[in-house]
Amino acid sequence: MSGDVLDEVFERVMASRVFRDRDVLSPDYIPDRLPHREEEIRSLGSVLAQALKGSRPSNVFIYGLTGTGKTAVTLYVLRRLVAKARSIGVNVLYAYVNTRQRDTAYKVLADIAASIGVRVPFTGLSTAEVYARLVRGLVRRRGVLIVVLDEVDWLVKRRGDDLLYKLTRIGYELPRGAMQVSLVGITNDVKFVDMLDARVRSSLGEEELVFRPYNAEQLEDILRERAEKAFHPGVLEPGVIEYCAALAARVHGDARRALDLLRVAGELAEREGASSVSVEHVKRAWDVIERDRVFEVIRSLPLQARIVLLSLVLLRWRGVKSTTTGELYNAYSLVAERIGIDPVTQRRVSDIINELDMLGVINARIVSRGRYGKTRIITLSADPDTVVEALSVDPLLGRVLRRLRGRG
DNA sequence: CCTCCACCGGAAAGCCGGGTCA
DNA sequence: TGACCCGGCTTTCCGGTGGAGG
Repeated sequence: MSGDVLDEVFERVMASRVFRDRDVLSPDYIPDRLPHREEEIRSLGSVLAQALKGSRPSNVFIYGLTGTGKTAVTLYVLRRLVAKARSIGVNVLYAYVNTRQRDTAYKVLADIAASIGVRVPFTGLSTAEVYARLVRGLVRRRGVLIVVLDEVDWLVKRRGDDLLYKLTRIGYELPRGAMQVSLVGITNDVKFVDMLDARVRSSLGEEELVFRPYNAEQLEDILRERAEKAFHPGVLEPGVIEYCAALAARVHGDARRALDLLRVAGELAEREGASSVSVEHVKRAWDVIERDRVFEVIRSLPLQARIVLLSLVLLRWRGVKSTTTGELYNAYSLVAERIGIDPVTQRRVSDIINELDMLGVINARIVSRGRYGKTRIITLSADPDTVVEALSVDPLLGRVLRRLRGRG
């Protein structure tokens, strides 16, 4: 019976000789200690501590590449701050908004409103109305609200800095005694400041913090500390932590990547009933993660972007390993025509190429070839077989790929 | 040193399917 | 119900631009 099969699976997982507490390795887990970020914790803490005295802390701007602990440090400090405030009877709240996921002014404002208990509908209101409701909510409350805008560069790139501007001066719209608002902006784009209006820049950057990437040794410390809680003793074979750290250090010291690697490696080991995690598991984990990422990226791609990507694959099958915007556009037009879909303009494809590049599935770099114009040189950066597989999830594109596989 | 190619990328605006509000 | 608003995707228009070749 299938019940027996499941029982067996359940037993195996429960009796896991690998994980003691897998969640410790999840990206959302905020540990009680953040190794090699003591300095950052102190800096951020000393700025935000103003809130404990009931006054508005300076706005803070935090830079640093992905996986350098920006979000973890911020949430860590805020949770401690809120707890402290509660214990001394001061009202301090925070709103955490990741503007990559919540990438419109409307959603951001709705989230901030929700953090002080003001509910707004998903859609339908004007942004101005949401803002007005937020302001009314703040007027009715006291204390300090700290608004964290994570990956704020996404919002500004797509929507401009209007919202940021409004938020930096929300205080001027509030009467004395209303809840005060501080902003913490987090970005991994170093050139981001250039995109900001001078007024926003100076206001948001009252305080600035830079998070340096971890080096391999520091990553090892982080991994070791987490591994101790996450795994049973002696489960990790020698060299596993070092290997994870080295791989992640190669991509600019990304701790999240390192932790993912370790977690997935553990999962692989567990699933096959192994009693220890080996370097081999880590290697396979790397491939699994990359594969999942490509699938996820392609799954959420609009149709035209998928056709552009498919065209790039087709060119590759013909032996063309790198193309230009113009060539790719021609190939794309033919493909679209052939499957009965109106092609979009080259201007649009140009944006799609940029999007695919940012998502890390292709590589597009602008070059000037003098007499022969300025264009992008485009190559597929993800594994071609994985891309084909992921594109084939769509029946229409799958048919095209099967029909053309292997020939020019 | 200048030209001029093959694009780049900003700005504005339109369309569409989804939603709210009174 | 109709007026209004949203985000996502797209078009139209157009002012740049790095550098090989003249």
